[in-house]
Amino acid sequence: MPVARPESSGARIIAHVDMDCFYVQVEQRKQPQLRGLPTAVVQYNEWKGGALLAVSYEARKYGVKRFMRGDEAKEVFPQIELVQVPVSRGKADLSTYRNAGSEVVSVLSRKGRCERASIDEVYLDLTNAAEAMLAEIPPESLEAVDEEALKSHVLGLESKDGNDAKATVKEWLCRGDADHRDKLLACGVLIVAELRMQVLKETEFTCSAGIAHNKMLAKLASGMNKPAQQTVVPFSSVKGLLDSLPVKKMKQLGGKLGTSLQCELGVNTVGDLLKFSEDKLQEGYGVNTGTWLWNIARGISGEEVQARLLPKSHGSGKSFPGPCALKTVASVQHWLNQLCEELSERLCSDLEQNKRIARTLTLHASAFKSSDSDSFRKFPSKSCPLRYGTAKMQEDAFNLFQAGLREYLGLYGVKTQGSDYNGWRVIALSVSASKIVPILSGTCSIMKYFKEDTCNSSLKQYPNNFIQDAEPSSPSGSESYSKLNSTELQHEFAGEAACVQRVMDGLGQQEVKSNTWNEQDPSCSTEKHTPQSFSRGTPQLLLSGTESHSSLDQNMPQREVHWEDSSMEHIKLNSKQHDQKRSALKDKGTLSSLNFFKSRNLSGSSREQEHVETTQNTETSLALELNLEQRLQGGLIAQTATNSSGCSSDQVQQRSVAWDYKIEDIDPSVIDELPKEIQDEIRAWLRPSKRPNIVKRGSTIADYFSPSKSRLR
DNA sequence: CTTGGACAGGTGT
DNA sequence: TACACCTGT
Repeated sequence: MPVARPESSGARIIAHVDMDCFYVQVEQRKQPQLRGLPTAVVQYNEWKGGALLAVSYEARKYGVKRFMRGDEAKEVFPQIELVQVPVSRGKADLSTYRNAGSEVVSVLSRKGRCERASIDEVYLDLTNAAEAMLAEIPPESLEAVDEEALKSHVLGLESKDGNDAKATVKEWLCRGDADHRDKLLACGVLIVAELRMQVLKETEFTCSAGIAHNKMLAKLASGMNKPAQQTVVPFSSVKGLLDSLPVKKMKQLGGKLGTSLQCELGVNTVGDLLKFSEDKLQEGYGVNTGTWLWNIARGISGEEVQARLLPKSHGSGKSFPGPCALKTVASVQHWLNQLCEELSERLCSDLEQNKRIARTLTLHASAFKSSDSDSFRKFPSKSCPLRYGTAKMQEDAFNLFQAGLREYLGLYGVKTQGSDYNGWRVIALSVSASKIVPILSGTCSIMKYFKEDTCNSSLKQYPNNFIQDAEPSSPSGSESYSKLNSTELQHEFAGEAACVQRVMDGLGQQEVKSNTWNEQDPSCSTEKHTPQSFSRGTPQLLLSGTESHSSLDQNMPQREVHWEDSSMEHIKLNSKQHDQKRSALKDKGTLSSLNFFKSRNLSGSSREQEHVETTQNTETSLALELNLEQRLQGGLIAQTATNSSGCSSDQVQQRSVAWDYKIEDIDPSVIDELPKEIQDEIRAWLRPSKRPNIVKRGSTIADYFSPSKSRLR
């Protein structure tokens, strides 16, 4: 439920930037011959041509809509270009879009506080920049205004007869007698126009934007004129806007809450909400939501732009609709392994690029009983402490699944034995990693040590010297049988950490972890599937790790590991591209979005696909390092949590307190495995009286991108 | 918009 | 905290 936040005192300038049909643009950049053509991005195309995820504006003109199937789109407009979402490990892989989103963020975060709201949306708090501009070079002092800014839409501003729209906008932007808030908005308009041009130059993506005094209004405005345009909401036009705005269009009211307003209160537009007192709304919807509703009816929303450039969690999931539903343990385990592989890879990238680790692994699943269409669909989600290393994640995910399964089936009194789930079908699986925290600064030296020592391969291969005992029998076999609930997993984790050698063993296992499985048809084109195609192989339920190494492993697609898209690299990359394009475009003056590509073509420059190969950590070294890191931080954070009696302001203090108490929780054997200089460093941390290196890192990404800090000692 | 899927974020308990 | 549920693209 939404919660009301108090509106801050002074006027803020907030922008919402929304990429235009983002996936399409990413694919068009990759294949420039698609530019300007009616294009859509589909994922999976075996069944009815796949689902459309994004549709170019050219294609929308011909009636192609999101949520159509590929076949449907072809019927509506046969010439449409359909591009498929990349697939790895048999599932959609959105990483190219995530990375492209990071490129955009790296540009947009330059002028103010920046919040990455989704893969293709960003909020900016430009209050300071706007105030600075107003103080130094107020719009009224300008003789020429940026072309892109002149194309802005000003809500509530009618174009005067005989005057073209740009002249009217210019007059509004440069009014000397405007309200102070409108003057700040005018500055916001200029800043956002420039940022959008910068995004275009550096990423080749167009975007639309809304500029207003709060997030809610900015978000509303960004969608009003697309693509490649921006809309500003002057304070004076807020009431007019909301009066006629259907409640369902408002963020947070698109679902059940909005329906309830319509049905229970007869509210059709946001303006209709004005008729209800705050008390009345609180009566119906609770204190928080009631106040929130009362506020938004008046265009009030105090929600701050959070300084966050990175996601708070990572997830990997897949659904198995209709005939694709999973029936066997082996198939569930196979797909969990795939999902964990992807998740593990993304976590490793996050660690290297952003120096963060995730602390919680969560498994979600959905299931139904084939004989009963009305049966439960929800499977309890389960979580446990996250252990780095693909094999460990796979093991833990499977144990979580089994824990959930047991609870789930227990409610039905169903015995869990035999080769399948007694008529139950798994229709969705996902694993996610959350509670992502920055690693301690001192660990950078450890990172550096392992990087220098072991990171000589960009392929994910395990150096022989680290795989000392890759025996096939695994702790996930009979041992895991007894670890069926997350509580036990936690105890195992917190109490008796594995030694370094064991980490290595664990990593070795992932090569033999994959089981015999079936139902692996990634295309889900299973209308033709015969029942026996699902019933080959009958692994024992709850015995996960003991099957012999399946020869199918060799038939699996090669893992594609694209490392070139780190945010950090993009910052370097972008500045390089920026320079190149600056020179390519120099003397052309300000370019509007519409002219941009034309100008580029005229200048003959085409985007070079620049790939930055970065030296990568092997997973082995990461796991070793994280084993240490987690054992250090594990005790630390647990203690911090129990100690935090109300005051959470000074984490540094809390951490040092935590150290005092939890030193004994750190397994000394880990430290002994490390080289002498690292040992010394860690022991220095362990002496709170000296504790020279316990420094809380800043929480913004800028801190991690700072070379002096990320490479320190 | 009912019949998507793969995410991500948030709140309530 | 763990988990259910809601909302968005």
